[in-house]
Amino acid sequence: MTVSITDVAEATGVSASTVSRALRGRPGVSEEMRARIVAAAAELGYTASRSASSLASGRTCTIGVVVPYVGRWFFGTVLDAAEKVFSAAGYDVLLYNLGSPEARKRFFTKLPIRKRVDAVLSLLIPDPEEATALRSLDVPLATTVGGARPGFTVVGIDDRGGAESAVRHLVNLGHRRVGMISGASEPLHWTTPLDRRRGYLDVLADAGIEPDPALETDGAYTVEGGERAMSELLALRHPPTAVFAQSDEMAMGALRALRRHRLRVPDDVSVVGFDDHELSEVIGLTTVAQPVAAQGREAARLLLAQLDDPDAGPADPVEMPIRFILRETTAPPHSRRQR
Amino acid sequence: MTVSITDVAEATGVSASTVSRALRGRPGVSEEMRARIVAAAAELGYTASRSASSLASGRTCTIGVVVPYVGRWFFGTVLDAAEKVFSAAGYDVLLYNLGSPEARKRFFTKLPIRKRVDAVLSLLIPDPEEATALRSLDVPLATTVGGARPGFTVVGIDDRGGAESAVRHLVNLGHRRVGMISGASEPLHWTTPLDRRRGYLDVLADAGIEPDPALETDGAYTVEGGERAMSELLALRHPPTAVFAQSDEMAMGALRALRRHRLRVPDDVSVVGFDDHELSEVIGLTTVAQPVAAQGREAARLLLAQLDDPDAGPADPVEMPIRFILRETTAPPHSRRQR
DNA sequence: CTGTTAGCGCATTCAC
DNA sequence: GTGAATGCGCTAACAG
Repeated sequence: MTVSITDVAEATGVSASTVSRALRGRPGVSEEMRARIVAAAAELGYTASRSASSLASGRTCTIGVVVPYVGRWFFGTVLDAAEKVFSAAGYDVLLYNLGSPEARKRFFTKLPIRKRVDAVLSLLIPDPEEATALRSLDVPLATTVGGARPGFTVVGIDDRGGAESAVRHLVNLGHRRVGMISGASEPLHWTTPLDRRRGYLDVLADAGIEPDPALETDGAYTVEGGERAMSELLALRHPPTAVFAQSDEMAMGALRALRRHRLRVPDDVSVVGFDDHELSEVIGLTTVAQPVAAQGREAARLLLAQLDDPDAGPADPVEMPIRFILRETTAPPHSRRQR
Repeated sequence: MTVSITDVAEATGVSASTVSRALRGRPGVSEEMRARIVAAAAELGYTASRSASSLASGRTCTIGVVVPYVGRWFFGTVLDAAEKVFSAAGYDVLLYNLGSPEARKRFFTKLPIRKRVDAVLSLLIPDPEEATALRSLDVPLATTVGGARPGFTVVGIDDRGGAESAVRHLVNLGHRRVGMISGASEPLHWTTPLDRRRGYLDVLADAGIEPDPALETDGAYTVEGGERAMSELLALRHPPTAVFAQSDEMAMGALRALRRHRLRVPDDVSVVGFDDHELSEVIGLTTVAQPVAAQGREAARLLLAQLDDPDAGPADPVEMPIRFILRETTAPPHSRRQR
């Protein structure tokens, strides 16, 4: 049978309230008594029922984390870092993995998270209705991707500036036909693809290059998508000499497509990614690095701070540093002929 | 203010019990009444408090998932698949990410999961004491890695056979000095590294090759570890001509080390991995593929089945198929000279 | 410092 | 088919 607080109380010869106070470290218990109670609890293998204690106290000691795809490197890494902060602070993590539109819809209409969590960290940007639903939870909210949302603490990066540095690098090398592999078609409503696209267009405009819609393809933020997108670009009458992929995973897909087409990187085509995936260095991919784990940690930290100070609103937006990393997948156009 | 079951009852003019029955689809409520109640609940935005309902019913509708590193591809992928099965069945997922020995110890001593979940899926193999702790939870248990554990439903692969196929491939190519990069030093107590090592030794024995302890290095199952391990192997007086890495991530680290040492793959050194990481195809890594997501799905499915049939014990061990995939990182030794 | 008294919000007996 | 009691295990006021 499961051991409850009264068992510990009886074993120690005190009341349940004293046991409760003692075990939670609340004041008003003599150290001697506390020690006895702790010992008895340990011996009996007692653990407080979270259901009962949250029903009584109103606090769940649980944080909800909403993720589009746990399996993807970026989200897995953010989650890993955030979970460590939460669990170190004594919170449990309730995970919601909303990859499919159905799962996502089910979640936001039924909102199974209501009354279950003390705060929510969303790794996907909710659309306006979803944001409203989350706000109706009436708990602190934070997010690590994309633009500001009222009521949310947001920890992010300068996506536009990052994209600019990547594309400017290509333009400076002399490329005039610069393709882009983005993830615009995803049903995620995050601002990341849009911001990165804006950076891309900014640099082209600066350089006096007329943007060509045919050079923008959709890679759905996956390796396979990136491969497909690159193939489309190569099928063009005038294929690009350089490609900016909005994520390293899509860039890796692009590299695969190029290899299949027997094109050399960077001699025939240059490729730049974004994120600095843990395997990008292995591959030698030029990219824009962002501090992924740090974003998860920071968002978690801010959420906990909000939890400690109940009448604090969301924290000010935090922008984490990014940096361009030159590796081996970029070179001047047709550098092959210059040898 | 938060809306409770009595609010819905008052709004409909019935008792709380009827609301409870109606909303959970239990018999004993007229369809007409049920419709009215459902409508009222929707309008008020009512969601049952999980704390209260699990306190009253004893069921939590929550599954605990224990993972060593959510950020790693293998575990993220398993988790992703399992979560989808659980949430589709109406269960929430409580995530415990136990990468560090401290987190792990904290978890198993305090067992915060007690009374919080209806079942546990462990993606790490608990050592005997930890297994005992989990069994004391008295809920169905499953795992997707490594060897059988009494009381656990296990879904896995033939690690030994997989390692054999990888190493045999190298031996058949003519390699006699075959190194191995493993993860034996990890404090994970899983049987995977041991089983894969056994496969490695079996093949060497079959081929009449004396195993050389110096050829076995530790890569800690990470890219960086693999790189370090490969460097150690290259520093040997007689470096190996081929390397079997127990995971693709370590193999990728090895590839990086080789590149830094200006050695060519597979001309100078052959490399085989294990897992078929999503980026292995991009890199052209020869490896042993295992159905990662399928293992998560299957384990989740079996756990739910056990939940449906309370007096069913753990399911019989399931062994998922693996297959050797020949790509571009392996060749006969010194093939360079044969050109 | 400690014990007593009330709920927290729901599910589950029983009556009717 | 529905309502009234009862209790799940704990926390939080309040006494003492």
